[in-house]
Amino acid sequence: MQIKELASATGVDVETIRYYEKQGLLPEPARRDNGYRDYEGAHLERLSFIRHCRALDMPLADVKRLLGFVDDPDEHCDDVNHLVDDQLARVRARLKSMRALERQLLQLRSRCGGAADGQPCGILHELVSAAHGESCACHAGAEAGQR
Amino acid sequence: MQIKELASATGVDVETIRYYEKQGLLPEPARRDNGYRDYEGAHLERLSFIRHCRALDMPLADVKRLLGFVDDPDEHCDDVNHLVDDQLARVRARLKSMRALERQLLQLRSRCGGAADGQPCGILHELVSAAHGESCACHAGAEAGQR
DNA sequence: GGAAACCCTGTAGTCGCTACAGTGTCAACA
DNA sequence: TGTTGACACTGTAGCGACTACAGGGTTTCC
Repeated sequence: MQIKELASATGVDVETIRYYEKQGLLPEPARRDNGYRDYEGAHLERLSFIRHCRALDMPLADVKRLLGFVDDPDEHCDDVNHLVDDQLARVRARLKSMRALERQLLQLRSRCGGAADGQPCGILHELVSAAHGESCACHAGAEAGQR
Repeated sequence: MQIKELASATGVDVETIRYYEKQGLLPEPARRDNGYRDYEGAHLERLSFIRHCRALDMPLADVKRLLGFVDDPDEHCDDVNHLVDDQLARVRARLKSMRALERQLLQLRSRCGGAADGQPCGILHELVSAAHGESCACHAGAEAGQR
């Protein structure tokens, strides 16, 4: 299987496949006489596995560890659970801060009076006020937990 | 005002302040004889403005545009609204995909049977199954919209 | 024989910082 | 006066996970 076929079979970009190989996530395939990579079923499986983990937004380092667990037939339930729990915690933390962000943006958005009354844009006014240290509608009380 | 003072007044890292200057978000301050940067009130305001926008997770390019609107006294309500709306849309899209992610991770997490019955870890099994193209619990139906 | 589509390697760019390395300056204290 | 420590400066490299080239070779099809 050429790299393009693997790419379209998995939905992973050709450049990304080579990148995964360079990062040690995907084993180096055999090469044809012309130097082209020649993939087999195992590569497709492994790449699907990676893609699946990435769809869960796991960092590549974690995916690499998981792959190690897959290769090694020992028991690793605790490790795997821990890894998934960590990921869940990360996702939840980001969810929380994104919800706060949404609220803040909505409040900011509502500040625009349309400038029909000759006043400057309420949104800019709000942001400038905030810069003056005045309390602002969008950040009243709640701080968005940033990354 | 030295850079350290500006940093502690705004809560922005010293290196980040220099970075903003290099990126053209913060105007170059006057220099003392020894070459040290010498900031004034206007810099503090502008930096607070930037920080506020960043707390709303706006990309620096957008912050730069907003600063342009602030400097220019013309009417820009539509542009500003558009910018904020875009940001809101981005945040909402990510919220949606993160919620899906949370669901998927929870389902995956529930697959672990503890391996007490001699079976391999259910989580790994699930991920490997997915790699085989079988339907998986965690991704049944729903695709997480990735960035 | 020529064009299009594929393949290769290697490097640089993305974003928003962050962390150095290597050097200079200043204030306080012994 | 010497020394320590905190601050300042510039410039470059690193992070993560790709993405986009540049500059070349190969294969396939008309």
